[in-house]
Amino acid sequence: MLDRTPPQFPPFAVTVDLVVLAVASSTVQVLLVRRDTEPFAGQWSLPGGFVGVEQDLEDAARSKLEAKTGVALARTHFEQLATFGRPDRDPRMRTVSVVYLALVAERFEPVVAADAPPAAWTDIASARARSLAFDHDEILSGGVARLAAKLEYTTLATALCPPTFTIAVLRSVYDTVWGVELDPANFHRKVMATTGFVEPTGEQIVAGAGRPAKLYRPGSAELLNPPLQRPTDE
Amino acid sequence: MLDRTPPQFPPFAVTVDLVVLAVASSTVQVLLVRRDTEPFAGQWSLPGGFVGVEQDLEDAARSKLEAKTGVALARTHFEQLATFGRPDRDPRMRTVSVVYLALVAERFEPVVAADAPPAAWTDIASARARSLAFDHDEILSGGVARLAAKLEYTTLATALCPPTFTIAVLRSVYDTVWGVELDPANFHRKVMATTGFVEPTGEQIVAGAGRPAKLYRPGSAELLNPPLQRPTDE
DNA sequence: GAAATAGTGTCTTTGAGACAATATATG
DNA sequence: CATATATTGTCTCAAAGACACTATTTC
Repeated sequence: MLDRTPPQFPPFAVTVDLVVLAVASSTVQVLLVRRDTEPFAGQWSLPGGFVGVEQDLEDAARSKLEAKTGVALARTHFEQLATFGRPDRDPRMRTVSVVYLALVAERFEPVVAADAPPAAWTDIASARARSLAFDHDEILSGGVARLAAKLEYTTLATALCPPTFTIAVLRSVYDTVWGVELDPANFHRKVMATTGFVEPTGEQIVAGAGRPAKLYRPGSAELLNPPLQRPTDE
Repeated sequence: MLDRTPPQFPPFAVTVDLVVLAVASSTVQVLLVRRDTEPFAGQWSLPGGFVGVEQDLEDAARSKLEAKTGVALARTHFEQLATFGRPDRDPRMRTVSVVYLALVAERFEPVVAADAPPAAWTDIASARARSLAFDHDEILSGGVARLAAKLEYTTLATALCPPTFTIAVLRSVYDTVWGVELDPANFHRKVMATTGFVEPTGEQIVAGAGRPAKLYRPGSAELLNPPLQRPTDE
């Protein structure tokens, strides 16, 4: 019975797309690639591509990121964001895109292979101003919203920091993603009170002006309990 | 340029599967169907099926639920849960399943069409005891976890209550999903303090023993601010 | 009246937020 | 010393949780 003819089913194309986010210069930055083929040739889009027949979805997403950008993914947070499959989202064929959210510590320089389309970091305000290919504007918004929400109750902000960082750097991640200015004193105390959020390296930063700050690395905790409250903007 | 031949891509089967949850008899219940064809014939699985070529994903999920169970979906909460696509998850072919979470107010009696496989409500403990077809055990766990998490910061618990309900009924949803016993007094105050969580109907319940409780219907708010804290079990 | 459930009052503790004060660097 | 940033102290307010108490019904 097992080797009988499979039932009829409509064939779909399945792709993975990536929302790769970093924080730099007080902006949230997203990695975009310029399309060199139709549809949407010349427009910017999220990196992605077709999934192989024997390829796992997350593996596919990871390898797209590596292939298109040459980045080492050691310190990259990866999670599934959502799946987009409106029948008209790709004019060529029926396509379902499984989207992954990746958070990287630093803006690595995208390695542009000779035959690959150019990739570039763009702050999200500019990314929204250009309109992206397919339904990628909507996908990008979803990715940024997910990040903002998760900063409240997870330690993910450390994934957007260099391997070692000061509390001020960690705070700047929150300030940038949330578009607020958290109180440095209260933020410091809150982070210190949450066991496993960060752990001290014993080092200090080489400092410009002001008292030098201690350096920390990410702790073992993944969830913040109690969460870090996002200020309500009224 | 737009009408040129589409590039080669591996054909996938795309399905939608449903985690349909209700609360009854102090248990979380899930709607399961018994498979009558291979693979996994005779085992229980989540309801679902193939997506049509021109069908939107969520539309497909809704119509599967209607077709398989004959339920009116007016008061049903629907949201995308996650997508599962391990290459070996379906022995017949490469299949990607987009899973939706549905929350229903009451256990409607599943309408079993003459040619349709039988469907039945099962409490999640029993569902986990039987092992479900495909990777549906894992999917079910994900759905229940999503529900438990969302009760904290959304008003979704009202979607699991009848059209009008008492505060005690609403509390029993929290108690059941979280596996705790919240303090009736504090819960009452908390719900009342959150504008838009519930609104009074002016009616009272016909009561068994004890002081009759006021009846409420769901309010307009979707988010709880501040959230309802889930007790930490230490 | 006894029992049961609904709903209110009150006290304690925890944590968020405002902001003053102290610490340690540079120029 | 002036300035800048880091870090700590202190006070106030909001909300969670424990639990005593009151309200309104059935038996």
